[in-house]
Amino acid sequence: MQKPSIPEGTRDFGPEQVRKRSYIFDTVRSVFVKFGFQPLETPAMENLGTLTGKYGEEGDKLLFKILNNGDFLVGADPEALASKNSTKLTATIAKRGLRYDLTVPFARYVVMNRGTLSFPFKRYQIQPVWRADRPQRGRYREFFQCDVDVIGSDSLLYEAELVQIYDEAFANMKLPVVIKINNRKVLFGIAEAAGIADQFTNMTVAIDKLDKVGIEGVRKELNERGVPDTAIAVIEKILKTPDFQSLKPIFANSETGLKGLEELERVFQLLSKSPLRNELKFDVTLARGLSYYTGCIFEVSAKDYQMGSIGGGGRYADLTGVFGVPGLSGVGVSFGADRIYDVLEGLNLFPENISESVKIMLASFDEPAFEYAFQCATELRAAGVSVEVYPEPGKLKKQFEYAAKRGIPFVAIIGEREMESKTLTVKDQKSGEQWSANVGEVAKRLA
RNA sequence: GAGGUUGUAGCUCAGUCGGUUAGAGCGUCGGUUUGUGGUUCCGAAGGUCGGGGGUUCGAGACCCCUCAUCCUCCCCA
Repeated sequence: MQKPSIPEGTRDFGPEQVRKRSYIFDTVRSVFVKFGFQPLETPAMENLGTLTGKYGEEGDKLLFKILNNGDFLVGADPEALASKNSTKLTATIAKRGLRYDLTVPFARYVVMNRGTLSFPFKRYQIQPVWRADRPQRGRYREFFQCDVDVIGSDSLLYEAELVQIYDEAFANMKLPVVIKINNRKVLFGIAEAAGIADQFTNMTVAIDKLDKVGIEGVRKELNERGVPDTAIAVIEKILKTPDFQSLKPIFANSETGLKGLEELERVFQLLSKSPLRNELKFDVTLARGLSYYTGCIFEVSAKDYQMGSIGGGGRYADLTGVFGVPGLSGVGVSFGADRIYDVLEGLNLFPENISESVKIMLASFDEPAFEYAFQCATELRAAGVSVEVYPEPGKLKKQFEYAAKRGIPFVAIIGEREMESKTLTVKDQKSGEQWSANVGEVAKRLA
């Protein structure tokens, strides 16, 4: 016999969990719809070429590849096979992979359908993604993302609206969050001001860790990554500036840096007259790993709960360019549904009635009563009541226990008396109150 | 990719220095004499101690390998 198991980093979702997850999906979806976004779904697998090279070196390593069907070794590169060069070999034995996020498949879709879409094209997408990461707290190998993106406009209106979407969705879930915003152009401006434009990526990964390792740690990391001391001094000074306005003089010689500041200013200005319920904060250390971001970038974290970011996103000026259609600027954000789930669970923020599935259960004493119950159930359902019949007549104790365990709020008892009077005896499981009525009235009272 | 943690009943875990027939709580099932559950009482079922190898008169415990798990780093949602 074999002990059943599921792959590392994956989970089953029981009835309760699916219901809670749907609550998150429904909440964000209704906000997306309110802002005019349309639904889209794409396949779980993409051609590997679509995925590789979009997420940076680290991202490529975390792609799940799908082994070719049939005799895959026939097409394998013999040299790579002999020399055990996995990277090279993979390219010849796997031509498909599981999607790593929803943004890149979206860009692929837009390019393939550009003739029929009207721009700006706004879509939302709620689907699982897969990453071959090492699982740990708040990190899974299969997890759901809820993405909203708009492509085909570089208007900063959308940056502002995405902030509002984050704000409203989390407010609706009663989850206090901090929305952090930065701009990749600002980060580039820092690199230019420090005279290390060629070490841009090294710099961003180092300063991204500021809140984790402190200024000392950042200094050390920059040093290890070969950034000269003079440049480190400039970076440190910038990290200490309180707001983005005061970066202006420092960026005097960085056209890109100034452009980034201008963009941030515009977003804040648009939002200035529409109050947010959550905190929006400029954070110069926010970097974001995905290499396709070019403008504003966002990240959301829960205020009262220890968890990595529960959402992130940003502006990508030319993601469709790699698919042969340049000049389509896009911006979007993602909600990490599984982490949001963990946070809501940890803070006990799921609504209470979420586990209620069926309104009433019919219990019966004997075979005639059971058959009568079956008829009553049909009538109740016709009246729009969700109802369940206990599968066999008999002892009430058993039937009541089942109803209690399932969290069914009402139980109707059916025996000779009820059949004679053509009524149901209904018990409110919470209060213990009991009343009798005919089927029509019962349906009315439960509605 | 690197480091560590933990694997004993369906679940959460005890199990002393290596010593007889491996325990508890919760859950499950049955009963408490047949029209009322979430409370009490009684009873029962349920274990290849993750798997394989080794040391020993003797291994759940010690050693090696392996698989799984959770956590940390890297990176990320």
